Amino acid sequence: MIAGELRYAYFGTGVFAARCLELLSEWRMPSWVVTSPSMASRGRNAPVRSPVGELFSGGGTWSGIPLVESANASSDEAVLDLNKNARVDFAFVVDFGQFIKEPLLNAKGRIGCLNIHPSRLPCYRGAAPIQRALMDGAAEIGVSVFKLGRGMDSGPVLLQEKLAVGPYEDFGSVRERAAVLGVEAFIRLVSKTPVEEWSFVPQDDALATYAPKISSEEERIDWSATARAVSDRVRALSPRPGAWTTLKGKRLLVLSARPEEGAAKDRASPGELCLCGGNPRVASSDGFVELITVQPEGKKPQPASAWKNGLRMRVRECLE
RNA sequence: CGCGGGGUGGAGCAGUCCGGAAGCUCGUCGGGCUCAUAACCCGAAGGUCACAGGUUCAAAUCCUGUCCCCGCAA
Repeated sequence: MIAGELRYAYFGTGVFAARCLELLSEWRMPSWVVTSPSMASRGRNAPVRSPVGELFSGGGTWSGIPLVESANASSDEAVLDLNKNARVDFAFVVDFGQFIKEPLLNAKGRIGCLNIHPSRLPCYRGAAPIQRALMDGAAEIGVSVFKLGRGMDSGPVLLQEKLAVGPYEDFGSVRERAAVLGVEAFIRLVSKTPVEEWSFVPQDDALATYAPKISSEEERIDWSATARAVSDRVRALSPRPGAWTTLKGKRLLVLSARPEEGAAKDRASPGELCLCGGNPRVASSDGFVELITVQPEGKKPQPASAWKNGLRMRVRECLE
């Protein structure tokens, strides 16, 4: 029996986690927060905090909330200390990047650890559900709130929502909408239904599919794929980390691209760059892909047309 | 002190090694040609070459220091 206002701890690291936390905090502030530690940074610049840690940099309402940066939360003394002494009714573990083990996983007297996962479980379990779904060209994804169990993303589901995805929508946009949808659904539930009446529905493991983290090689564009596949990959990885290709040995991130409308008029081999007209176009196996936003190595993102203007190119070039 | 790229009119870039009058592709504004145009032609505006010192008759360019942006790797 949970008495009084629900209190929760929050474990999260990435952008999705930060956004969900931000939205949850409009409902209620977390009692304490754990995030993965700052990642090594470039050169002599100051270390970069995780997106969740970054929320605390602004101060404001966050300044009073305990924050622990830990690479191994389940055995970190500061975390265990909070877990023991700062009472909460449940924990959210969202986009955290670490497995949660005992004693955090099933602390007694608690509801458990809830996860907001941007897929319709049991599909796309794992680290990169939205990206994988977009790469697969999915027209609809979902958001699930479930209780952490033993296997990865395999616990019983508390609620689930569907989310239609636009044909040119990118990862960043879907992620944002998924966070809003998931958190709003949770808040709706928690404000209508007493905790005792929450029902958790087991997943059907036989139907499970997996969405593992995306490797650097998978971020590379294969121009011999179809125009649709190329653009799906581009939007699945935009705005970060970005799909990439190379021109004359230098890396070029492609942040926005579309399959060209209509039938291909010109013949070109995959990867060939065509600079006539407005935006530059690149040949794929079945037509051209129009580049819309690109980011050359060492530069900022820029409109592909601007990139084209700066290219001093007379001969035909190929992206690889 | 992980490796590396970059800061040049509003945008994207050349020029820097080998100091010697600010250039290219666009954009903007004006004019022309067109039934018409994002096409073409003519013209114009717009830059303390990131900042600060130094060398020099002369610095975007060479030397020293600083600030800022970004890719890779983690």
